[in-house]
Amino acid sequence: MATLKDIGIALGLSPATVSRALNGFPEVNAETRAKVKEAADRLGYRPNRAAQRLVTGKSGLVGMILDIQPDMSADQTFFEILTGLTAALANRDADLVLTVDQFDDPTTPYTRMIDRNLVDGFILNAPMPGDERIALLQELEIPFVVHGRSDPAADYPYYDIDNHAVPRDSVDLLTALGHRRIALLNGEAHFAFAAERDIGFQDAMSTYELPVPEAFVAHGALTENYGYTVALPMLAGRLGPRPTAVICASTLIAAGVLRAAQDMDLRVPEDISVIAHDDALPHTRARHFNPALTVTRAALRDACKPLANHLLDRISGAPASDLQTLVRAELIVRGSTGPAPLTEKDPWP
Amino acid sequence: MATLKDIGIALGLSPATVSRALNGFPEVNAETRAKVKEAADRLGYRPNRAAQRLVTGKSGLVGMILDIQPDMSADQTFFEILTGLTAALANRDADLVLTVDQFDDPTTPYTRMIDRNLVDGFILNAPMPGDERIALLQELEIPFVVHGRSDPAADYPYYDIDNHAVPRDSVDLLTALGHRRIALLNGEAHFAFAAERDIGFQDAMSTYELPVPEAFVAHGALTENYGYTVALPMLAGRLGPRPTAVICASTLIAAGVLRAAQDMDLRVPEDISVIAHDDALPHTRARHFNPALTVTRAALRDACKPLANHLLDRISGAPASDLQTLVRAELIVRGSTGPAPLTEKDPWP
DNA sequence: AAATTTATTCAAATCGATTTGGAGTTTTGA
DNA sequence: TCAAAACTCCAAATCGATTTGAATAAATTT
Repeated sequence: MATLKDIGIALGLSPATVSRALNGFPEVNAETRAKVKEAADRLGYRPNRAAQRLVTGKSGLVGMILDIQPDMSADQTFFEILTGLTAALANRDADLVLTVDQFDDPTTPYTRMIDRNLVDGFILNAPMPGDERIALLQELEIPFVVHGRSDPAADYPYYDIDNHAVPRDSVDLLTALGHRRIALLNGEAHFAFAAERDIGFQDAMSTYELPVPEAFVAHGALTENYGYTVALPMLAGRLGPRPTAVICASTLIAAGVLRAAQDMDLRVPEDISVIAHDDALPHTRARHFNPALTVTRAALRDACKPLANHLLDRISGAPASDLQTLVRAELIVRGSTGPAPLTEKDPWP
Repeated sequence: MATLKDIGIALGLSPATVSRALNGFPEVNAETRAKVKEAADRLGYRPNRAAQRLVTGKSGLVGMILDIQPDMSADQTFFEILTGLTAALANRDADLVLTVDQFDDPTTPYTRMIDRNLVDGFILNAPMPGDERIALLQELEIPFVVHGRSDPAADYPYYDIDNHAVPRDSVDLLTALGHRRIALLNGEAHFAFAAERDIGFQDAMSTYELPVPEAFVAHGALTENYGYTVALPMLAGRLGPRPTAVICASTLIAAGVLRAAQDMDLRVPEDISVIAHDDALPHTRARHFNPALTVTRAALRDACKPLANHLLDRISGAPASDLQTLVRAELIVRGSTGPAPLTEKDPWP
């Protein structure tokens, strides 16, 4: 494997000049630079990462630690993120080191990887309010970026969608259609995104002075099964008067709700409106549901580039405040939402 | 961060001695070694990976490139492997760099990662006969280990199960129970493991002088849906006389077959026997099927340690012939297999 | 007691890229 | 025309661990 010195010898130049030529420093003659590049190409030069790392103190590696849940509900999303992330990192010549969390304490794998001293920073996902991992990394002053936020007032780099607006936009649409009894099938309560959507939902409903009975807010994994099992008693009216609209945290949950509605002989959207948040995963297309699903849409894939870039910029010293991306999910109205049923047998409240 | 020199200064020793003391070389005084270890501990010494790598020429990183298929059938197995693999690598102080293949040519991501010059070797999975990736790595003399074999006569490090024996053991059991019309719902035909099982199945059947009509061997993804859709016409007798036993390439496929049998009002095992190969994934327990599933069992998790160790040994220079593990799946007879039905309305052939 | 081992330790070279502090040349400006 | 500025380029130091070749001290042998 050719080194900088080899190129220097071949061209009668010092390694310093060769290094500068290849790294685009201004103080090298254009002609020389061209010769150096040609020679590097010809000799098949590849910088030695270890040498670079030794002198720069950076490894070009970022870590990600997976907390694999038995229900494997996150698989689809995981692959989606992984694909985009590795591509975005490769664009900036960085790579991803992956480990699986097999400990009880969520911070253990982080301290272990930090001790092993091989990554420049971390990508965290699925933050929870008061997330211990974030506290740890902040204390150790190790660069990281979060997919999501542990708290709306996050002071670290992140990419997140406006989870407060997600249910609000849905409620706005539904109330405009005359709905007053609206249920929320949210994600698991310990995740920050779900907590934020709970708040957004409550806020929106109180804006319209609509009550939210306890039975109308559920938490669970983002699975079809959860949607089905929770919707069934709800739509059967076993939890009080049945909702005329259901807001789902994912399209899979909505699929479960649609199945439950079908089993109950309820028509969508005539009897019940369904709206979901859509991560735009490649193999669950809300548009192809029957009826086509009304959604708040924010493609998961969009998160990848900002996550990679924010982290790498942070590692290069950019201030956290410049590395915070908040996007608004797009409301897309399709066939699964319609006017509230006219025959209101159960006045509300 | 403390360095070897720091420890040397603190103890009045040279960095060379400190290095030897910590790395267990024999030529250092036991007393000195103890002092060095104590000091290293006290100063929180962590070897600088880049420096180690620069001088040893090894990175301590191994690469894995995922070819993510849209059907996402491999998810469960992927997480299982990932979990065990990262643990086994961590045991030997190595780490995993993961990338997703986003190219048409399967070798492209390998050449790219090789050019980026950061891993010591690769872990390959899902080999195909005449696998291009294997040819590339062999040509470049880059260490690798394969989960599976592209060919029974593989001359590289691997961990595999005896895929020839898998259907043979099943056929042995079924013929002993009197079955003569046996179908095979195999994996996708382009994978080496499926090809090998095809051969094992044909060989076993011809041992018993039993014919194998074309319609009795199917290939597809290891999904419940595939099992169901293929079994349905088979069990309906639409593809000729229906089989009395079905061998499935995975427990998920078997789940589909069981559902198809139920839909056709066929009892298992009275009307039809079902046997599957079982990867022993944590959340699909063959034992808890109804009826409990007869399987050839080889826990996927068992592959992880040998894979990691074979690769790391190969990187350290061990010969490939010492790094080949072949295991035999264990036949576990449960309730889904029984004597062939007595009333043979359709003599065979 | 002198010669030879053996046991410990050290100084210095090494890996390969980056970067600092100059040193020649050439160009520009007065 | 001469000094200052601008260009180019180089030598050498640096990052931190490993490893080679010696050197010193202690133990053993003759």
